[in-house]
Amino acid sequence: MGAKYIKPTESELEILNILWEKETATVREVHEDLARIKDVGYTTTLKLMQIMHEKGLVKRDESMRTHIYQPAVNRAKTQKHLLDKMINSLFGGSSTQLILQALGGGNQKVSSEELETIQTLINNLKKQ
Amino acid sequence: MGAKYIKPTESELEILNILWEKETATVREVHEDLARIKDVGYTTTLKLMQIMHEKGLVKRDESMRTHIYQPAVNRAKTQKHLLDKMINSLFGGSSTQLILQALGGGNQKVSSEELETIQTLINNLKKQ
DNA sequence: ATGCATATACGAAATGGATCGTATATTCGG
DNA sequence: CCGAATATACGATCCATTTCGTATATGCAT
Repeated sequence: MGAKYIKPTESELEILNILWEKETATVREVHEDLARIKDVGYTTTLKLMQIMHEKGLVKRDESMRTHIYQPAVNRAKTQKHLLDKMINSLFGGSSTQLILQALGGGNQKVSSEELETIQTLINNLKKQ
Repeated sequence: MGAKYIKPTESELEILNILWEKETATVREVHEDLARIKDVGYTTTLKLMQIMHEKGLVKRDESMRTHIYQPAVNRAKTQKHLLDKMINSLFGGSSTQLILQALGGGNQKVSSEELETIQTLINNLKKQ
């Protein structure tokens, strides 16, 4: 059934994040965003995006000289896949353990309003 | 100050999980657990554990012919490191987004009792 | 004692990912 | 029209990780 899931590498994820934000972008645009947080050459970014295209992680419009790229994988689905992977490999399959770690973890990471948001969701889930 | 954090690879994490459960184990014991979920040779497991020893991810007692291994890194701390990494690289730094994804995610993954547990923790956090 | 099972050590190939140099094509200003 | 700027394509290198073959030591049963 489901098309085979392709696991993005770390670098690919950085690029996907940019594309998810921008919806659409050229290699240069992606590269300029990337260069702000990472010291990397243009052709490296290009090569990565070419590989991502081969893998089917991104789509591109080649009708113009400057290709226009787009994510080909859904952000939420990708998050879910990787999250599930982490839950299994690091939290013994218990998403609750992961949530507790993310909530507590020693230092306060979640604001009061966010706690409300989470609580609301939990209440909805309990009603089912 | 803080000792430098060593990021375990995927395979190393699988082994650490086994060691965290067993507290203490020989290479063969680890390998037998591993072989149940993965098709891999004994010497591969051995080599990995030797490398992990070099990196300081595990300790071992070499006083007997059959070495006894132990995790050298804390489970919760390792979880926290990798979780933080994922929050930053995949959820734009928002642990709330990750929690919502883990809670919702389409299918019910968390039981009612677990929801209670989480809710209790949230209530405690809100009181601070 | 001899041989079989089992242990560690070690080297080396295979793989995958990241990086970049260089070649080549296209566009555009002057 | 020409050259600089900018684009893609592609190959090669580098590095970490994974995998396994083989050597060697040790313990044990007969």
